[in-house]
Amino acid sequence: MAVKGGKAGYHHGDLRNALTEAAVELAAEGGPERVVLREAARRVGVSPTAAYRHFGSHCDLLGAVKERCQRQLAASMARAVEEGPELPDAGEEAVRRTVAIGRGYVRFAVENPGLYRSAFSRVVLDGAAGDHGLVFAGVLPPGDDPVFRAFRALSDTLDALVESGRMRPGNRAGAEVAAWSTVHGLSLLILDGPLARLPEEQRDAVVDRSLEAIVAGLTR
Amino acid sequence: MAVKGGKAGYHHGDLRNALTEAAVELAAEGGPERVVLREAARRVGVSPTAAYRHFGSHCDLLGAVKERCQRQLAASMARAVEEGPELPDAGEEAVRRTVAIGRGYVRFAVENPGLYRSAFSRVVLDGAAGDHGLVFAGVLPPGDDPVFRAFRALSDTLDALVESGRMRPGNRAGAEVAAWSTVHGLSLLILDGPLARLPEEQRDAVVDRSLEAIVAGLTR
DNA sequence: TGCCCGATGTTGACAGCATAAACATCCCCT
DNA sequence: AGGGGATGTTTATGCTGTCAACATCGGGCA
Repeated sequence: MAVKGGKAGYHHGDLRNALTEAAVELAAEGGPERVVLREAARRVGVSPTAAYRHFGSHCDLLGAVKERCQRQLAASMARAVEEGPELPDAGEEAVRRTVAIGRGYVRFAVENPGLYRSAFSRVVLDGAAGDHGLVFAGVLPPGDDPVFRAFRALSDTLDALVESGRMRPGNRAGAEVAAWSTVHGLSLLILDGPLARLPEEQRDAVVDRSLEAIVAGLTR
Repeated sequence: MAVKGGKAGYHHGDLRNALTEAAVELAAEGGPERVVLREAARRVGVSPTAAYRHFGSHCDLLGAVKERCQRQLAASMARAVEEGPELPDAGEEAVRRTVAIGRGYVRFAVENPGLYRSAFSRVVLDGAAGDHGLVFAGVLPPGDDPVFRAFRALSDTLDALVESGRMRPGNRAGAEVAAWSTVHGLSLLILDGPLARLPEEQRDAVVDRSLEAIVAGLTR
């Protein structure tokens, strides 16, 4: 059956999903530490331990939340690229895309602090090797997981920087990491770190400046 | 009295400090989420609620831990600068220092994951404005707090880059943030993020590459 | 000198959390 | 038709942070 219209009876029908959604809502409200199994169950209107039919543990639930948050982050990055006008010059277009991806990244963090923190929350899932750990190493894992799509978009953009002559081929290796590090650090310094109280205007300025710096460093 | 030699009686004498140290130890073992008030009290050999004579809440304790961790991080940065040989050329020396600071930063994170995460753990302390929030904004708060000292060291180094002609004055603004963001993001991607499983060798490579990139971007 | 009061530490209690075991209900498949 | 696995509930345990009431110590005033 799954998700029939009427009132749910003894069996919910789509509990795993419902719990995950409630948990994501909690994450949005207060970050990963507010993702509480019992509260999620309460919101769905189900007994606390019902969750254990769908999640091995609290960490498992958090893992599901984390994945959804990563997806949303990836979507924000993709959207930011679409927003701007495509530039005729290949090099300028590659630069525009790179900066847009970074801006989309930071913007998501600023607009969804709880979700962003959840996307990078440390989660020790017993299902050992399950998580896509080493996204980086030169080779990307295949699959059209939105997270990988976003990462691939960055990767492709950097390739375009090389092809258009904006980046020297020798600088290409490790460029993803450098770019990602900068926007990630920027986001966290703004959310929880010393930049937390910066007024919006100055915040935008330092974001722009940092993006400019890292892109300059890569395209030199 | 404070810290008399012999066995402590009913009154501990230095409980606040002892609790903080035990809590830092916990943080070293498992990050901020393992900083548990009751466990710290247990380790010190005191009743759970005794802590409330010295800390307003669990968050207060975590705040104390956080401060100590920040100090240790700052010390690691300073040490990294001292380690290398001073270069004769002012410009090269400024670059060396900048890179060394970054390397010391990341090294501390890699060698002390729990402490590093604790240093940036989100902590909502009711004593509102207490925390040195806006470290940045062009002006540094005065005082010789080790954290500020470390930050000032970075700031001075960047100034030196300008004075030696390595950095154009127009690029100076916001440079601290860009540099800090990169090393911070790098550290976290390595600790909890997609770079977690990178073998040490490759990890060092991407760190070097990222530092190179951001310094290049700033000194262009 | 003595003693009294505030600082410090303890006991006991409560609510909320993750989690496990035993039990109840439903619905699909034979 | 009905049996059995999947799904949900009840109950219980031990952990956590935190409060209130009580105990003890020790320094400063008489």
